[in-house]
Amino acid sequence: MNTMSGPIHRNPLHAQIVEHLRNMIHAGDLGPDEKLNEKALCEQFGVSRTPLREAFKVLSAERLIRITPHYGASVTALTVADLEEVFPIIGALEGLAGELACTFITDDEIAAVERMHRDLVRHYEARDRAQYFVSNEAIHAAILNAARNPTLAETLRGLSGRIRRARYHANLSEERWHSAVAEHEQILSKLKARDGKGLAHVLQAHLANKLATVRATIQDTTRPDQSA
Amino acid sequence: MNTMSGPIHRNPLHAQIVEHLRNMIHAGDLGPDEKLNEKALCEQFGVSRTPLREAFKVLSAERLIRITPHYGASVTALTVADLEEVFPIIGALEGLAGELACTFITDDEIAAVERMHRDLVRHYEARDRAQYFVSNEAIHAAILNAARNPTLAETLRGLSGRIRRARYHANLSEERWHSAVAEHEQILSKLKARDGKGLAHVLQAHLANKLATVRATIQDTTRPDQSA
DNA sequence: TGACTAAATATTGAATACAAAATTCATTAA
DNA sequence: TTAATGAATTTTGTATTCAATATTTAGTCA
Repeated sequence: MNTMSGPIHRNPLHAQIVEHLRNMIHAGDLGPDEKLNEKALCEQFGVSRTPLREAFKVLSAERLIRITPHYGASVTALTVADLEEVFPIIGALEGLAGELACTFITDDEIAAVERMHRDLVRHYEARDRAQYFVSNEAIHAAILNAARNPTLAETLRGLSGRIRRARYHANLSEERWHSAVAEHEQILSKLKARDGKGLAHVLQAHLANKLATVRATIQDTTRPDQSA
Repeated sequence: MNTMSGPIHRNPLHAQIVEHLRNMIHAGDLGPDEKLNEKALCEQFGVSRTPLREAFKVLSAERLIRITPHYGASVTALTVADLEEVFPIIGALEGLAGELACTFITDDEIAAVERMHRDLVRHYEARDRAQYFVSNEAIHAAILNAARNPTLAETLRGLSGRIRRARYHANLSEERWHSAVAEHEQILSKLKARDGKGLAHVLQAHLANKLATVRATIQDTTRPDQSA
């Protein structure tokens, strides 16, 4: 059977556990500062401790968990300070991606982004938040792909993964949502013009505005309830 | 004895092995694409396989080694493409650091950078390359520290760690060295003026010029010897 | 002599065992 | 009743063992 060319792909147990735990953290099944008990997780997953501990090392490198020697591992908590640190970095890197994309992007790729953009606007008009964010993600991914810099993509993926737990989508205000769509118009316009500096500037501003939204959301959800 | 406050610091074996292997890779004791034989390394380090394998997972996350399931781990090779990917990212991030530093830096910190800068120039005039690079590193670290963004510092540390193996220091041309010192004059000037945008621009150009040097160096060392 | 196959050997991935450290529980004293 | 202490139990870090996979070696055949 020579229909299979290239290496056989293997998925070692520790890598599967990484995926599984990562998903649990992102889904909120494992919460901030929650202790990860090795014995319990091994029983739950039906594996031995060795690949689980190896998975912990990988997740620790991703900053999703924190390992304290002789004490154990726990899920990291995402603070406002974390977000205020990470967003400007993402902004700078997305700006770089935008700039590089304008150098390398093909006409076909621009056409694809236009289609995604039309989807985005359609979802906005239909008030479909979930699909709006799917389109939003797709546009950013397409720009990043057009940057032709795998290290940049991977770095951004790592940083985004850290803050994915910040639940700000549901609380996007009408005003901010309207502004975001306008920003996307500018993004598309600069991209079509292959204006790298312009696109970088718009993307950075887009991220700064996103941080403002996130900041407001987290303050809303952590404000002491004074009527209790 | 209450002279010791705060938690007792522990250094687990796997973390020691990470450090050791990382140093060996940076020192060139473990070369590009070199296979890491678990048994041999365990005998060499006098440890069991478990912490060594855990250390491999950490180093893999740092991209210093690559783990192929059922085949083993090997040291990653640094290519020109890697450098061309990483340098613009470092440039963007150092630019961000410069911008943030101009927001937060204290007069004392600026004075310290000035002292470092004077050291740098002194080492340049004395043709002392090694000490020049120590001062160079110190200046960049001071700017990064003044940015007050630990995530940024850590991200830059990770990216710099990947390319540390590129040996371009020894081949710095007189012309490029002279330009670098001039760039440092500009860096100091913008920093003293707390001109964030200006500093970001100079730092990015500084990195772009550094990439050009590295690129030229690697082409020199990998060019086929046609007289052989 | 080169190609192929099977057996032997080595290496990697995961499970289990052992030792050290941390936590919990029970007892005692003030 | 509370605090301190010691014992019991649990958890974490590492070593060892087992099983699966990859590589090397040896033998056979054309």
